[in-house]
Amino acid sequence: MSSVLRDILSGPPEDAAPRLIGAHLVSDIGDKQVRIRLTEVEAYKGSDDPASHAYRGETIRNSSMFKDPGTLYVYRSYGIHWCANTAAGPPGVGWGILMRAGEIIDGKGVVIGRRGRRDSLTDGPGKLTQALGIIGDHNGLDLLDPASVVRLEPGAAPAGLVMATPRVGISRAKDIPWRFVEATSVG
DNA sequence: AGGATGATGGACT
DNA sequence: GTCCATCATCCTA
Repeated sequence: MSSVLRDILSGPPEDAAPRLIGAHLVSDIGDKQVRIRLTEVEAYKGSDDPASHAYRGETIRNSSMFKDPGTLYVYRSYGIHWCANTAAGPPGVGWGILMRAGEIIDGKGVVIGRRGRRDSLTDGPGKLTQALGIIGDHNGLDLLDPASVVRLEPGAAPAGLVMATPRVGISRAKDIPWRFVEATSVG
C-alpha cells in the first residue's frame, strides 16, 4: 500500500512541494477538527541548501527532518510561533517542506477561537500552526498515518497554476525559487 | 498601503 | 552576544 502523498514526499522537496498544493492538513486536537487546504509551501533541501535548518547536519532540534518522509517537524520561530514542516526524501538527507498558508475547509469557528480574530487566520506559517493547534509536542509524529492527530490527506488539485518564487524571510540562498503558491485568481 | 518595531526562546559562534 | 524559515501593532501617508 503506497499512498499518493507518500510517493510525492519520497522525492526531492523542490518537486514534492508544488505537488503538495491542494492537499489537506487536518488536525484533531482538543476534541475539535480543523481542515486546511494548503496554498503556499516552501522547499528546504538539507545540506545542499544554506537556508535550511538541516544545512549543517542533524541536531536534536531538526532531527525530525532526517526521518521518514511525512514526519512532522515543528520548531519555534522567533521564540513565539510554531512552524510546521513535513520531512521529504529518503531518511537521513534532512529535506523538508515548510507549510506556510492555506484556506480553511472545515472548523473555521475553532480557528477564530484559537486565533482570537476573524481575519488573517491562516496566511502565514505561525498562523497556520496556531489555527490547527499544532505545538512543539506534535514534533515527530507521522503525517501520513490516518490515525495521527495531525495528518496530511489528498485534496483537490490546484484550480490554477502553481507559481514558483523566492522564499520568504530568509537571509541566505535568497535567489532560489522554492516558494510555491497557488495562482488562484487572475492578476 | 506600506514601513518600522517589540516580543521572546533556542541554536549557534 | 547574535541571528533568526514570524506576527501584531503602531506609526506615517
